[in-house]
Amino acid sequence: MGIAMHKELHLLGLLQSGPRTGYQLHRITKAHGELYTDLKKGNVYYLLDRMARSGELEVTAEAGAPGPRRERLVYTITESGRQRFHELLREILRAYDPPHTGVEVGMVFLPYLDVAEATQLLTERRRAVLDRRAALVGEMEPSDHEHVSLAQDHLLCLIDAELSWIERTIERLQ
Amino acid sequence: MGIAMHKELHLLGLLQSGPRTGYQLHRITKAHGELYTDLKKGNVYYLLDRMARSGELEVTAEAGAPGPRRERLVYTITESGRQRFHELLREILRAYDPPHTGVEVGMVFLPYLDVAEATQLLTERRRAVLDRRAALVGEMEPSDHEHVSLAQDHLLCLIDAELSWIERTIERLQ
DNA sequence: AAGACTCTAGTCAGTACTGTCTATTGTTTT
DNA sequence: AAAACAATAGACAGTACTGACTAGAGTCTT
Repeated sequence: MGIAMHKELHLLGLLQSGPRTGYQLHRITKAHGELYTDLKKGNVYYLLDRMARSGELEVTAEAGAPGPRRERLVYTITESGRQRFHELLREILRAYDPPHTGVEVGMVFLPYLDVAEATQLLTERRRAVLDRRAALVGEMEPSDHEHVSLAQDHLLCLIDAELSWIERTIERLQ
Repeated sequence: MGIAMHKELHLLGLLQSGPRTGYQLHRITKAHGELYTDLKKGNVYYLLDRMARSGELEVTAEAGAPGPRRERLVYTITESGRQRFHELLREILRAYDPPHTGVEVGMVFLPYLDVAEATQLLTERRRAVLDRRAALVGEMEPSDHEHVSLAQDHLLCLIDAELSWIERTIERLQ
């Protein structure tokens, strides 16, 4: 299985509620905000093409229905695609890979900076995390479906862990 | 800046304490265990070559000093490489990108499973996390240098956050 | 001492992904 | 109504990364 199964799962999941074009999928993804900030546009087209070749999706060319557009490609999920969706869903929920954020590497080389600068940098980091947190919380409407908020809750959880780690670490540096 | 600056930082950091070959760097990386589980061997060689081309490293061919081996390539950090190291170190400590673990995507599509199976899968996930935690803690010798344990502490922090999230979520599903 | 197996030290073909570019239509400004 | 700008829709060149393979040297087995 590829390293980024969740991207495939995401696209298959969206296609379960009806055929879509690549651009529509891209917009939906962007609209989700802080969730799904990986998965760029170019990658969407790449993955759709790959899934079509492997039989999980069917492609049909649609000549500009909603106005005189140029031809667009519409993707429809197949039975084999639905099976793959379920496989991926189970696999992703079951397995755990610790995230590699890169800050661990930074911490290892912390002695190359003096304490004042290190503290300064971690304080800036704290600010960045708080900004992300605010953005995420701003998106969390209580009107949303329960499961979407469960997903956002996971992100929030990791962000809060990061935050408290930063604060503990700044203190330890003194 | 590339998406995986921390890999470059890691290699530059190791080369600060003397010239090394690609294979040596690979072994050191593996020996670090749960830290650095990204960065595979092939990628090490790729990155070294790239950094050499951009002037951060110097390459010298060494004809089998410790025995009749075939020629090995030895990489030495340059002044420009040291500057880059400091830039990367600062940038990585300062900036924050929320990790994309993929489980959020899984949570969004949780309604496609019945509650019993979802609970089962999350329980298996809990087990996987506990295993990783044990592996990491097993590596954390108190004899280690302070800053290395700071790095491991970050990972541990995220793992514990994941763990408590899983437990909360399993309860919520009832 | 022949065979099997591991460790060293990479190479490379192919996959996954990004950023930038193009071209058309729709909307807003002046 | 012309100019300027945003949104739609995707292509594609190039970068980053992986996994499988090669091949010689050392070690262990029977």
